[in-house]
Amino acid sequence: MAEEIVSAALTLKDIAREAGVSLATVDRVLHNRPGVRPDTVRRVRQAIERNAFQPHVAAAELARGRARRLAFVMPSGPNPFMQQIEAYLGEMSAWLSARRLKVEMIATDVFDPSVLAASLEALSGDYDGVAVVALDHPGVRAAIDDLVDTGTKVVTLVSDVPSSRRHHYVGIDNIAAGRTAGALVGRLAGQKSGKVAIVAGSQGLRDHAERIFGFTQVMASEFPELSLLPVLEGRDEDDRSEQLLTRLFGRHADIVGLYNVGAGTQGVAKALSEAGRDKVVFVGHDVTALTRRLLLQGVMDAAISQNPGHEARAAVRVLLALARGEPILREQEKIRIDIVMRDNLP
Amino acid sequence: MAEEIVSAALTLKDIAREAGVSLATVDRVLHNRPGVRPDTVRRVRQAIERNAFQPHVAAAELARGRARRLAFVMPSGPNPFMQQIEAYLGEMSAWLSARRLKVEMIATDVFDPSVLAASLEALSGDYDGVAVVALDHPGVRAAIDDLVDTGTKVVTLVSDVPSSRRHHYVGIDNIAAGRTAGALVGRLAGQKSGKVAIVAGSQGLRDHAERIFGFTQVMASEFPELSLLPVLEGRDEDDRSEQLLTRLFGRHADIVGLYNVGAGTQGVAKALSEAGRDKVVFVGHDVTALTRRLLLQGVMDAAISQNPGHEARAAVRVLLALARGEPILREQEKIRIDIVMRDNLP
DNA sequence: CTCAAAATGAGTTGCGTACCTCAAAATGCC
DNA sequence: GGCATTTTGAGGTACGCAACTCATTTTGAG
Repeated sequence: MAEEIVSAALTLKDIAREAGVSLATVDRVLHNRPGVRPDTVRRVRQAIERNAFQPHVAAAELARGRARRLAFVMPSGPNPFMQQIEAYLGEMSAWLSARRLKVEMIATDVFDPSVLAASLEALSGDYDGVAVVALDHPGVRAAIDDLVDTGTKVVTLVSDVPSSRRHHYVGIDNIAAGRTAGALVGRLAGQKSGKVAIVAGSQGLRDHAERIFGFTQVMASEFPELSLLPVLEGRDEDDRSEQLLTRLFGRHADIVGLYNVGAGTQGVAKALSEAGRDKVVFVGHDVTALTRRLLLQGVMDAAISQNPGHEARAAVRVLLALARGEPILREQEKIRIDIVMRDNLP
Repeated sequence: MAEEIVSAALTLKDIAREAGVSLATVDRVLHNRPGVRPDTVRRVRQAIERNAFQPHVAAAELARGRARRLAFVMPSGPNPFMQQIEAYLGEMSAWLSARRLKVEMIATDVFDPSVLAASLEALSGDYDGVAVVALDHPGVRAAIDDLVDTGTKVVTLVSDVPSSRRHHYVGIDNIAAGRTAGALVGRLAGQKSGKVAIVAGSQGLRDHAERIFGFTQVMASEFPELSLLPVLEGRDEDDRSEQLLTRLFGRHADIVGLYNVGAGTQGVAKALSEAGRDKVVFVGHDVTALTRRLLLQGVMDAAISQNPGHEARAAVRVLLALARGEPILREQEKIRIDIVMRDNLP
């Protein structure tokens, strides 16, 4: 058999022999346990690298006994996007239990820094990994760093805290998302000149601010014939978004494009239809039951989407890989900016 | 601890006790081995379902000893898309070896049914799973079915053979891809009326034919102001595509859109630039080094992409899940139709 | 040189399953 | 009822690693 030559699947025992030490010492090095001379550590590490040794994941998992626990810290309240993430985690339950993984959802007020920080602190030590939809705030950052210090693996989900020492961010580049929205509004509006309205939840939210930044960037540089109206802050609420927009439509007859940065989509759509502005190019975010319907009806022209299922699964996989000390498949875990139009609705 | 109540992580031993049989019998049932009375099988199955028992993946993997072998049967010759798939498999190598998986690439002439069929037959018995870029032909179908009969798990990759008994198809819905291309050309062309050109490799290829079908469908129903020119068959070759297109441009001054269904993109772009048709809306497929450049330059307006990295990984995961008898995460393995424009280039 | 501390070796156990053997029990057939 | 056949039980081994104990050796400080 030619295959046998290729690789005989080394084990820890082989590494021990190679390095001229015992199994116990290899084990100590592998798990960064104390009591090994630096020189010996080096010899063992070399043997591992020389042979490109990879511990057998299955064996390691089986041997460690206790199940791994992961926590998802998510916003409380009825947020459809977050509900989707929960739903996808539910669909994974067989996959999770076959690997003896326990995933717990922890609802909290992620918009209150102190509450969020307290929730995170409370997890300390109990979990192998934590995924958190985080607000970028010093208190939250400190809480994340504390978690990391206790050995818990932390990924930020959807919204990042780049200044923290979180191990990974699972979510999209919101500036690029805004740019994409801008390109779509500009291109789909054709050569027409006119005004473009923007509705956001709040410019204080990091992701919204970044999207607006990207959007204006593209509009300014590539679509000079379109002028931007001041950003409306709808607080992601349907009613408020509708009122603000209706008032705006009353004042401007030549609106050709509309970018809805956050939620409140229902209100935006209502304002559009009641003002009879069917021809306005309407670009928003996320594929939900609502936006799906609006796309099919032709009310919305495109949705920028970050696949929530992918985010949920990526968060789990990344936390698991981190906990196991495996490399992360960056390409796989990267969340792409999906452009969803009627004909490629997932 | 409240958690202990939730689930004590059942093992086969627990199932055996529940069903009132020995471990050996449970094992026989689990692996469909003979020598168990139907009545007993039922009792064991019930115990398994009643407790929602899931075999511990790690333990199973460790116990079976021998590594799993997967084969990827891919077109020979310099196909950038296929090279990308290979590259992504390479990036997974650490992941693969940590799970003691061996993946082999097998290059063959996938466009010759008998050659492809022979290649497939040759794999019989040696592999746990096979991913194949398949031509839809009776001989190929038979070869696939034979493989399936020997217990090998088979997925079709990129191009499907729906009439075969393959376990799964990893690739996009090409009709929907064509529809998406149509919607993009139509929308990006603005309200302008004019003609739209189509360049394909060959209408005999299933995926190309399906894309054209979807494309024409959308154009006819939604953009009546645009008229389609007859499909040019460029055989996915740069030179030929360029010549055909250049001739077409000579005859029609009012071409506003262009859909390149397959490869030969270099030639298409050249024809466009040499004819000075910068304003023609150009939509094609796949993100390669070339199309990336064309998108950035503004020559191409959008690319319909099926993430090759995702396809490679999905094929591996699906084959693995099939071999282990695990459920497939359909949502995860579904290949999405990505719309890639300059600002959301991955 | 002496002694405590640090480093290392040798060994064991257990994780949950696959796969195997052999004997014992149950069953069906004549 | 006796027999062959089928079904079942009991038990063992192996997989590769984690995690531990305990004895032994080496090291460095005084």
